[in-house]
Amino acid sequence: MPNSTADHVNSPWTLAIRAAADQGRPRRAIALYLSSFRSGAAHRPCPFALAAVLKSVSRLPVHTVATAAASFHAHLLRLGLLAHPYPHAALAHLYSRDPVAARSLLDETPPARGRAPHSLLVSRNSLLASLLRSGDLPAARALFDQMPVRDVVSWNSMVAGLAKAGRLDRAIELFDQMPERNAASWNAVICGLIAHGHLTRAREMFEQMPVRSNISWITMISGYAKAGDVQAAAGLFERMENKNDLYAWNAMIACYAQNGCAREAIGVFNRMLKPHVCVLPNEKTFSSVTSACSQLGNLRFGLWVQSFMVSLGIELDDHLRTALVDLYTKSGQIDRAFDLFKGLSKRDVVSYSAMIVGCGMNGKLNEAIGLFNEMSDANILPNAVSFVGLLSAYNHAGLVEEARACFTSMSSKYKIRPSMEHYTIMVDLLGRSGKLDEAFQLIMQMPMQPRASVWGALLLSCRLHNNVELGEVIASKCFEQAPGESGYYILLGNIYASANKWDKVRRLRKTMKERCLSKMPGSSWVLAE
DNA sequence: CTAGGGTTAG
Repeated sequence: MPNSTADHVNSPWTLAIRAAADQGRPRRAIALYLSSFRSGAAHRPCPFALAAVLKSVSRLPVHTVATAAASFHAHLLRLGLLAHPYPHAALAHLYSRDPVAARSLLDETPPARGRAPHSLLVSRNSLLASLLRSGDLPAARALFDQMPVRDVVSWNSMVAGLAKAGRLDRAIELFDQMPERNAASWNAVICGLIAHGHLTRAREMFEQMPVRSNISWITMISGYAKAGDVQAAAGLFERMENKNDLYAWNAMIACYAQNGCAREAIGVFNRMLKPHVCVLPNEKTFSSVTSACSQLGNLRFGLWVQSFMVSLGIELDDHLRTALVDLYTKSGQIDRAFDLFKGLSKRDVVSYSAMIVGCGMNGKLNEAIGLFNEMSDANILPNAVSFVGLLSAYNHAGLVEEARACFTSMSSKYKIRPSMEHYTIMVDLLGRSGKLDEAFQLIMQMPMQPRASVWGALLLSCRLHNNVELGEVIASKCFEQAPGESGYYILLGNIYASANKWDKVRRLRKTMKERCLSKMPGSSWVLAE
């Protein structure tokens, strides 16, 4: 091993340590450094190797990071290498979760004689980012103003921080003052504009910027995705020349999956796997794809996706687990869903709601209530989806009183406005238990225009309880809302048939023929006749 | 050679 002071930068130890760090093997990088140090191979350890080691420390499990950071901090001090810009920056990055720690590191590293004013620039940029992440804009601004040297990264961080905090005017003002701009500068403003609902202005800047990076495209695509503008997102995606970017595919697949275009989501997924594209999916891709399978109820494809996932060695993170919980509960495999749910590293309102909805769908009332209470005990507030699950559990069990109480407390206690879905469940439950008038009243009280399916739930109840008069009224509402849907005609026909009103059945069939509606194969129409 | 701008679940 060479141990002359000039060679140690490119010594085999340094190369091995940096290689391990680059390959994402943090424990190996750290172990290699420790053995190089103990063996005395490097009388003066290489600062670049130390920077790589500190970077590796940041990839260790969170609880071990603080202790490791402190001991390497002391180690650097002892070696007289703390003020070296590279290990210093790596250490600053390690401390950047905690702005106080990052600040004290910089305070204890005073500007030494002969050191260039920019030598700790990267560390200061880290502290700046840390302050901005913690939301301390005044402190960030103060640091920015007193920095001896600022580069484009400092400016970008400041602009991004202001923009994300909604200080768009200040962000743009600063953006205009920048001595030099790169794609990230534009992206920072665009991202802020999108976050605060100025999608059109964001698009204008996007079209105006001189050079767009992939991040620019992806930021715009996901902006349109969140606004529900699938067309605009797809248009941009097709315009992208460099589609060799997993983030772009993930953004487009998520866009479709989140906006109810499950088939298109799977189409894009298939496209990214084609040999001429061949971008390997990750756990984020699979979260969206699993959600799409679940929306389609396509369990066969879902299972294929899962085996593909296993063959790629994809780890199940909490998002992916939650998507799988949803898929499995929809296919009635509630036990597998529960196993996945139990394996979550952290339960939140989304995962709880997925499991509660799954229990509701599968008639597991006690489990649904248990999960709801457990969630409350954990101080996680329920949301609209949690109540969809709970209400459908009560619906399944036919418990009218409990459902009514639940429906009421949703708005009074939890301040959640009932959606169409909640109303549909209540109408279905009230109707099935013979409270047809109450169900009708509830629909009339709805603050939104009832969809055909809400009336349809009540029409089904009219069929169950052979109520011709109300059935006719409800059916006309269904025809109004969904003129092309023959199912409601068939349902009304069944109501007439069960009351032996055959002339009305005949007239209805004639109307259907006139309106070019055919009866569905396998309907009970034939039996009724 | 670091630091800043991007993708996931009900």
